[in-house]
Amino acid sequence: MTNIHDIARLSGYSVSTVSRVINHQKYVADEKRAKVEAIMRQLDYVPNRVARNLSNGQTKTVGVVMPYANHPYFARIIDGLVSAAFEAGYKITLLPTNYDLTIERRYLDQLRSKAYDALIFTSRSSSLETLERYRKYGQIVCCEDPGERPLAAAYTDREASYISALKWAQAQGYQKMGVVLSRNNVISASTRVTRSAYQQVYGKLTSQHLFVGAVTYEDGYRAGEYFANLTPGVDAVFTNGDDIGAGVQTYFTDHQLTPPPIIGQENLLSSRLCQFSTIDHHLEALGRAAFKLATGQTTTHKLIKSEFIRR
Amino acid sequence: MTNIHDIARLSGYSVSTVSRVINHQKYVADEKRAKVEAIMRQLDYVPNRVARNLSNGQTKTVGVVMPYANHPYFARIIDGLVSAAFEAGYKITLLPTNYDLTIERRYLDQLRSKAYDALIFTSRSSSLETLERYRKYGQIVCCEDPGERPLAAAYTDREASYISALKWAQAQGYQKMGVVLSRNNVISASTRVTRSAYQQVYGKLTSQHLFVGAVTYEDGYRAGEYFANLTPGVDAVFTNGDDIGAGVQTYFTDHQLTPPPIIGQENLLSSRLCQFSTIDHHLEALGRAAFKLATGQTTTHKLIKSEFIRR
DNA sequence: TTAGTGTATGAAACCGGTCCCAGGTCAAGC
DNA sequence: GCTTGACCTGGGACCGGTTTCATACACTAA
Repeated sequence: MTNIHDIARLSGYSVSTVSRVINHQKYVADEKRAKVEAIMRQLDYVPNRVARNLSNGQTKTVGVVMPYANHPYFARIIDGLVSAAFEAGYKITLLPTNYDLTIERRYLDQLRSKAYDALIFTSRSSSLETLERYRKYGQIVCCEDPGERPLAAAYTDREASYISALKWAQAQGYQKMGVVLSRNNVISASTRVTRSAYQQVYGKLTSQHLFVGAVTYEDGYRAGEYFANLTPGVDAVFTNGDDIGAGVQTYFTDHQLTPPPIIGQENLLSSRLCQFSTIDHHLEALGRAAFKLATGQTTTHKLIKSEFIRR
Repeated sequence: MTNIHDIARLSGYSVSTVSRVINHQKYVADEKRAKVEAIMRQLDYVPNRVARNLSNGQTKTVGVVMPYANHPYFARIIDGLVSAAFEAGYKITLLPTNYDLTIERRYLDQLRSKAYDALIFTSRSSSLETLERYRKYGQIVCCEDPGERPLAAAYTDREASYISALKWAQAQGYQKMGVVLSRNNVISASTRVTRSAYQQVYGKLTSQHLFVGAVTYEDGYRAGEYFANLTPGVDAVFTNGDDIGAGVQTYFTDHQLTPPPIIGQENLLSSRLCQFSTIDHHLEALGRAAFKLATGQTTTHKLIKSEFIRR
């Protein structure tokens, strides 16, 4: 592999001069610049990215921590992230965790080892305290409201949108609202917020009205089965995602039952095809905002407005 | 930032010894090993990834070139890619191109500059010859049949599955098959193969029966409008994706027309909800295979069987 | 006793860049 | 004539690791 020293030797100039040519800096005589450029072309030379990164102390790379990539929720965030990163000349590296704390920790240590300039947690299992502790090794952005904690964050106003959706349903006359969640976990922002919003509109969420463990359409189908066989039943279902809502609805129609009105999330194709209401969290915008926070130095919060779409 | 020299100085041993401890190599006395480890812990030291990458001459990173991330086709491939990379201790960097040749070339030059160990083209605008030319800078994998060209490749047997789907439709009595494509482009493998399969089953594909430029559900809806207003019309539609097929179907039902049978691709939720046939290309498997080829040195081909799902 | 082998260690070259600093030329301004 | 500042150039430290090689010691087999 040819390196900058080869170019220097062959051109007869110093490494410094070659470096100046590479970086289009001032103070290089025109004829030397031309000669160096000619030799670089001739030898098919390209400066080594890794060496530059080492010298510059940055990688122009942002790591994105997520449980898995094949879920529309994360896919949409990633989409926004990748676009914003591209425009800024940064690269996005995908870091799957499958909600494993040990793996999350590994990524935090990679931040420590300067493998990334920043880390974005689209979801997390670690505590916010842990993230803060690693803050000194690089920027860290989370995708939820960190409250008083001093972490950069991009998040949606879930609670407001949940409340308005639930209030709307209540006003329509639906008094027995079932709820579908992915994880029943204190650390999951979505779970916390759903519970809180439900509490404020419908009162305490009983375990009867709750189905936990839904991530996919199939899970939603099982949730549909659960609610269809529940007595007393529910008259509407609030789900943690459109695909899951579609599963709920399909269970009912598959069994010649009238499906309850469903409220989904993310405004995916499935809620359009199944014609139920949904909450669009504008996740691309969330991703873009998260990236901007990752490359800025500040500890700022960025709130993305969610939108309740009635159908 | 504390580095390996600090550890060496503070422990009283040499950099080599510290390096041996870091890398769990033999030939370090137990007490020295213990002392070095203690000091590393005490100083909160982690070796710098970039420096190691420079020294080792590899990054354990694979770049994935794709037009955009927010499309189910690429999302599914990426999913397989990320899983396989994770298991192998590699990282995946997403490289969006929006089909721009200049941007593709930029990524190829980044391969040249050792930013990645390998590059996977899930789709491409550059010619295969161009990819081959860059082959000497690192492994390059494409996701289509490269024919006689000596490139590593993971791809699905599109043609066989298209033919069997079309023959099935023909046997069902559908003689006027409409086709929806994304790009009418020689370089697009999917376009070439669709045309070829159509030719073999239905004969020449006339421009009447073809709608080009569909990527999203909305595009599919417009394709539906096109076919609904076509005289003489079509009696079935072969689409380049389930979401697009769902768009076609929805246009018909929205306008109180009986939708033609539709053949989709990818086996997404939309084809299940709309109950039409589809071809599952097992894209996760494709992604996994592509990753394995990227880290292997060989120029091999891996064929993933596509599956026609009748509904 | 001696040659041979396994273990342990550090000096220094190397990976491939960036950049600070010292030193030199030359023309303009006083 | 002298100072000043803009322009140009190269040496070498530095980023933070890995690895080769020379050396030394302990122990065993001939």
